[in-house]
Amino acid sequence: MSASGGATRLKLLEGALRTLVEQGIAKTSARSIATTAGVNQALIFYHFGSVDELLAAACVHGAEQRVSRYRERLAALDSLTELLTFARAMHAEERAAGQVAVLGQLLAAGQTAPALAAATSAGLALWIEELEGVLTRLLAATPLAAFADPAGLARAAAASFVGIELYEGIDPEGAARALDSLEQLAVLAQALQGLGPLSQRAVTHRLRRRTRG
Amino acid sequence: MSASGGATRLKLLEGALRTLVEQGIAKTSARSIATTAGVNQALIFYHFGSVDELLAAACVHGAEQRVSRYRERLAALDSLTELLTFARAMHAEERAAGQVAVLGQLLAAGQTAPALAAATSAGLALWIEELEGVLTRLLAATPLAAFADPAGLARAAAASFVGIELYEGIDPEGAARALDSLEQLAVLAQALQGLGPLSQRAVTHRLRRRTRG
DNA sequence: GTCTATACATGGATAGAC
DNA sequence: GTCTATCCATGTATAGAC
Repeated sequence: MSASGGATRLKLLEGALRTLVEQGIAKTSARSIATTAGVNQALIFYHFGSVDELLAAACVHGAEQRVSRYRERLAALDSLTELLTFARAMHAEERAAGQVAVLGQLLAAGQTAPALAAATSAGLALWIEELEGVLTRLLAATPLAAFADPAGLARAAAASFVGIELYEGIDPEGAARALDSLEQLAVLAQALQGLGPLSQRAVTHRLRRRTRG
Repeated sequence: MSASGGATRLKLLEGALRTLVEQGIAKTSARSIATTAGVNQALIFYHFGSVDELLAAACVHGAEQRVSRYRERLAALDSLTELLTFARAMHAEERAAGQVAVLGQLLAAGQTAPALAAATSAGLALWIEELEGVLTRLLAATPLAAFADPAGLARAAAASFVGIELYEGIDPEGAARALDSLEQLAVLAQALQGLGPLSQRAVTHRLRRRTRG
């Protein structure tokens, strides 16, 4: 890959992401991407073979870029409460950058395009992996540790995150209200962590019994 | 609207939904819808003016159909635990019917098409409205009643539901794991409801303090 | 209300010159 | 590796006959 070739590839990857954000999957085409990227349309097929393959590569490229951005900050978190506060800040950043929107567009497209499905799954997996690590660490300090599945929760959270982001695109006020309500629920986690030993044991006991039932 | 005219309109509405499910928004066009519906392509423009207007009408039409299907069953629920169990059953039914997939496709398309955004918001609102009513009723019996916002939670749940459904389309195993983990969290609600009065009061007290902080 | 035919735009993809 | 030119499929939308 020559220097200029690498540059064009990169322009196309970034152009594909920007086009998905600005015009949506429905209007993302070889021509629209090429225009956004400022390169010749035929180069998409030279470098990536097809539009879908470019989108697939762009998805993973974008996810890598964004996830690495948060790695350090996630490692510094000390409680579920902090994680929830951080999630809202991250949401705002990702909304501005448009990366979650990209996942939403590709998630929709992937429903009926296997090649895109695989790439989107890989992109989302990068987020999930990161989140799973943090959840494993933070849940250990709560009564939830006994029965919660960090891997499952990380997947649920990531998918929900994308869903809420898509919702925000069509109803910003509703999405804000949704996020507020989740933040309020955070006090539940806080309360569980802050309970006196006796009450906490009662809760834990109760939780244990229920999981066996 | 004549009888046959109404019949064609209906064929187009149902055809639009089926096309969205089977081919995704990217391959949903006047021609593909007309083929699915078994009617002439030009009739889309006669009855709805444009493809997007047909999609908008179909979204609301589909949501009305599906939501009314659950109204009675939702009214019969007696606890948050039951609601969560029911949610999983509903998820399976909607996945089979493809209605949540439709919302996902239109949610993605709506990000950059204001007319579709409005219709999708209206369709989703039907689900939210129903859910909000149930949540308001069921949360009243828990310590969460003091600070939880049913309207916000209903919005968060609906959006998350769509997100997880989209995720299921690209990673069925991951989605199953996500849903399992949420079901396990349901024991938390169960535990809160089943706590003895003393412990429950401790939790409630704790929660109250946190919301004021 | 429905059909055929058609105009015209956009999109995927390739050939071949440079 | 990049550009121009082009082929052909698909898509939106309309006109006009029935």
